[in-house]
Amino acid sequence: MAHTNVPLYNPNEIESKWQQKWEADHLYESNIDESRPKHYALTMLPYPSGDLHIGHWYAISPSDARARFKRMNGYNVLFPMGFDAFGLPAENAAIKHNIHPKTWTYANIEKMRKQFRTMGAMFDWRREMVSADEKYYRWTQWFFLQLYKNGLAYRKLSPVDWCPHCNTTLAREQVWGDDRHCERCGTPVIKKDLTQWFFRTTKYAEELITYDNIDWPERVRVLQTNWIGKSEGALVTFETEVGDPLEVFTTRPDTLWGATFMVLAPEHPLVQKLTTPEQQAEVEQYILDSTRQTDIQREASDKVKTGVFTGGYAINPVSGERIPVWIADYVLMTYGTGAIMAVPAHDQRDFEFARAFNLPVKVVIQPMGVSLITPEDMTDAIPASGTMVNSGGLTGTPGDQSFKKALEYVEKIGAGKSAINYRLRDWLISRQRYWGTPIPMVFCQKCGVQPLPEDQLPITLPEDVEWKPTGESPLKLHPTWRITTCPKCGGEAERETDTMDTFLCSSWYHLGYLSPDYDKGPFDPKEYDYWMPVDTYTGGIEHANMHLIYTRFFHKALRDMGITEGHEPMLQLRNQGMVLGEDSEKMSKSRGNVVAPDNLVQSYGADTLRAYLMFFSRWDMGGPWSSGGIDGTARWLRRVWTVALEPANNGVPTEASIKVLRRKVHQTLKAVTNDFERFEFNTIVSGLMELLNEMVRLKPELGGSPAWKEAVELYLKMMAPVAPHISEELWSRIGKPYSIHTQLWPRVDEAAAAQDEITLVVQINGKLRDRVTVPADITDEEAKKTALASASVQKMLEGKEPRQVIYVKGRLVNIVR
RNA sequence: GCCGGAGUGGCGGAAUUGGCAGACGCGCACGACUCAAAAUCGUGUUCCCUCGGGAAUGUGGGUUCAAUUCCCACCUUCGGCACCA
Repeated sequence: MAHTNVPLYNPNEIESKWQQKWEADHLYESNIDESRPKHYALTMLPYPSGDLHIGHWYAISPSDARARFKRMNGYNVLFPMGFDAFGLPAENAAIKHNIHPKTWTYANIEKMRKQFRTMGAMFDWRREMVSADEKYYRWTQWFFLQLYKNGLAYRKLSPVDWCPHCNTTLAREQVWGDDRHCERCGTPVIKKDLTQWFFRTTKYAEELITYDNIDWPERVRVLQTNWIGKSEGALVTFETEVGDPLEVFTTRPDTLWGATFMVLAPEHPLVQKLTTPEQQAEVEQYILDSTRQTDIQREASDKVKTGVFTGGYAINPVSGERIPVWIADYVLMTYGTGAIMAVPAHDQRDFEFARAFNLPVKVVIQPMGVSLITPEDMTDAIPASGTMVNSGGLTGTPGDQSFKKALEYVEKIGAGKSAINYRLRDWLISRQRYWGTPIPMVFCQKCGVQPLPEDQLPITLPEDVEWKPTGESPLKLHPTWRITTCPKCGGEAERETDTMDTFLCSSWYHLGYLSPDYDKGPFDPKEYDYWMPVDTYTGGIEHANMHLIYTRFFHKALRDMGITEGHEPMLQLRNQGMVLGEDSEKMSKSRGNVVAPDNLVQSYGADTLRAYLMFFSRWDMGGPWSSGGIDGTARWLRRVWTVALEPANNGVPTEASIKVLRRKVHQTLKAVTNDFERFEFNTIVSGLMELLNEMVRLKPELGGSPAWKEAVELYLKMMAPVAPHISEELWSRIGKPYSIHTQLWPRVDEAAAAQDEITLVVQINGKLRDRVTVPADITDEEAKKTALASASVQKMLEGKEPRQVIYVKGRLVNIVR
């Protein structure tokens, strides 16, 4: 292809030119417009680390492409961007470089705004929100007060997870992995007894595992459901000889007859009372030992069972047997009631404990097809599925009814009731850090804990603090800030010096974008009514059990307070994967495999980078970066440039070629439209590449025809969401009115896309033998006849009659020999 | 241990409902252009082959006229949960 007459494609020049023009023309500002359907496209906001990395581009530019696609389809699209600006790295920078967290954060934001502009995304920057702005965190504090007033925020003393490196407590969700490490810094956490603020997420446990009317990936729903961990069972009460009843949670009330002892967590409140004087010393020693252990030691499942007899006894409510009460650290105070009934015959843990301490084992479930086993012969617990045995009046109850029958019986005798337990804990939101939203509460000697009145918000974070790496929050060491007056009695009071988990900021930022400058409430109700809920939310899967649970909780809590409407904040969720280094490892500075988008924009242009990120993998999968791969995408855009601008030959178009071109164009349009709807970005680009190949083949003949012009116009429109700059430039160069991004998405010409001739695949016994071209409207009979007439079929059949001939309309004929 | 995802050429990946496996791109080979190289353009590119074909989507079975797709068992790998009663 000669291109002497074609100007050079200079991405840097045209990209900055259009970015400036779009901004000057307010092209991407989103305002309420009742005449158009709205589409709220949201992508998870970044932390202002100071550098927009390739992962940000991977997450955001395809989301932008889809938002642009929606816009071209007639939607009034809101696609905002902001910064999750509170958090620990700012404080670390302060300590390390002696720079104020605020200075550091806002300088980073400024840099990232500039980097963002090179992406050519359709952000409406007027709606930008920064969570560390006073005008924003004022409302984060306001939400805290609403939760407090509605009993959803409370303070309690409990053993909590503490990260010794970050010097703060963490929520249960922020402790990860086998070694129970801090989600941010990887340091193993320790337990501390502290009084902290919690949000009552557990109140919404049941609702959080229902996903009605939302289109969220199965994967996320499974992760959340597992995290919340619902168990259905019963609460059963055992009377004790000291008078206080012991309540246990069990998922197997049908094994109650086999409960031969009980085990309490060492921290259980009834331990002292149950312990007999003879056992006192041993019990106390055990409690001391187990509290000294870390969670990791204590919760290691391969650990040999330890425990101590309290000397106390309880009565099995169904068998009337007198059973001993033990304490052991394999029972956790944090789940259920902190006490269990032990059924050693059918629970492996209880079995191991019984064997270790010579406690009785009683089989009460007889599995099908297994001969009766005596407890003495058992080496492991036996499966608890089968017919009930040794269970008084319920003996003989089949396995599929045992749960129900046993529960009914327990309820009848007044020993228990059905109950549901969740693994989910309340959200611990206190952080012993400076750079976060201050909690708007005070402590008064006289009146206790008091919320500050709403008209005193925001409680401003003081800036004149001293940086000492003491592990204490600078707020605690501030000479004056913590001293205030009690809103109730007017006497001297002290402020809460802990700040809020930054996940609070991100629990409502989708509302913050609606009206960042509104000051009569957290958001302008008019904007809320028009834009909410979020139609499409995109971001990383790693937030499944953190942000995505918190924000759903927040929304439901606000709904119950009458602040928001509907049951879910985000209707559709899609997750992108992760871009890895060329070595297939996670990108990190220490590995030296980091790909810097700024350099790529410099050498290839934003359009190429955007297109490559969409092309190289399935978006939800991610994968390793390839420096050679991006060259292919760069080549594609240069080829589009040349094909669109190179003068046409004086070819003589034939009807047949016009038909071929228009068919390919409209088939591609159909496929690309579909792929955009389904977030299948890689096949959007490959489909466009394929169409381009066809256009290159046909250009010598069709270059000057109306069909060619249509092809180029539709091509640019289809490409516009993916590569917004080059398509705008070419659109203008072929003499079309500004802007391509306000054009409507083209309609598929179904007649043009239709095949009038099809290639039928001819198979013998499922193996490809021939292809025949036939009219698309061929009858079944004709199709079979044509296939059978094929020379290779005749040869293979050797004159014999086929046993069966199967015709799949428009696709193939399979001849069974 | 439990739950979920993935496994397709040298590489990234494609394949609406079970219906032509390998689209598109990278890489590679050859050719054109060039003094030459780069760029660009063209042709080829799953493997084996006796050039008729044969084999192939992690492995082994099954269902079916037909399986990357559905079913069963297993292997590898990634993620989550885990003494949760």
